[in-house]
Amino acid sequence: MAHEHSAVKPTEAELTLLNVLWKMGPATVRQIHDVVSITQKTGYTTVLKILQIMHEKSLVIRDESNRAHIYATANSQTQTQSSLIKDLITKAFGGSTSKLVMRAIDDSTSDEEINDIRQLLNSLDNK
Amino acid sequence: MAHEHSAVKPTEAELTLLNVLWKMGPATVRQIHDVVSITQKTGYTTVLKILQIMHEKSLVIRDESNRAHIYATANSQTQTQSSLIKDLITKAFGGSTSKLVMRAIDDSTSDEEINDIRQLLNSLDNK
DNA sequence: GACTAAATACGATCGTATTCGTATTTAGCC
DNA sequence: GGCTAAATACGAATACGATCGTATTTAGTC
Repeated sequence: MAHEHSAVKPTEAELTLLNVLWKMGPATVRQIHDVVSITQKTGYTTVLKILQIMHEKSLVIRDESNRAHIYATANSQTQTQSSLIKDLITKAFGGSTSKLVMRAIDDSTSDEEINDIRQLLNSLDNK
Repeated sequence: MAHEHSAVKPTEAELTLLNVLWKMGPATVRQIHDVVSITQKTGYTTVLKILQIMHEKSLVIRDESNRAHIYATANSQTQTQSSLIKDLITKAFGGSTSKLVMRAIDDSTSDEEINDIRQLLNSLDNK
């Protein structure tokens, strides 16, 4: 039951809103817009429109029982990340996960990142 | 001198052509189209047009000394892969490389991939 | 030097993403 | 029950990517 249907790939603007929802949890358009507005100058109706489109695409679900609809992500962050990674591996790494991992590791700059990855690999050995 | 200017992110169609060029080396539109045609039903002038746009964007360089121009990638495959990974990490992993690596590893299905990654990590320890 | 085959250049069309202005709906309040 | 504030719905404008038809250029051949 790992993947239901490899959900639709979100666009860039959609991904921005998904990130907000994953962090905040279910929220109204106003709440989402307030957060987005901190870093971007996006109009309220723009956010609304994108959420409506995402709803059509089933990228989000919404509770319409109140006047202000409450939106929530339809897929987990993990599922979406997996979907995006898979897409990149296919299109830019000839389908090889290890090539992507190698590249990501090679590019790592901070010691902290490298330590995190080391620990990750250690825990992998215990499987 | 690792990165010159974090080159423009190629679109999907552009990435397809870049993949061909990285594999074939410098080639004419006809040669590129012949290869692309194996897997896709894309018209000759479509391939030509995309290459012209890529040239404008400096994603490719071209030798115009002959009638049939010869196109070549402007950036290495590695540079481009790094750029695409970085973009994904920023937009979908909160800037955390280790999160992306973890997700990629968790998603790995084949034993072969997992072995490749293990070896990768071993060689990492020797640094 | 004109003809022809094959290349490039140009521009129009279509689809989708993004943006936002305006119209409409809704629910509480006096 | 009408007024108002705030929400949603709708549709138009813009931008860009992808596609391809047609026009033009080019270089060799007779």
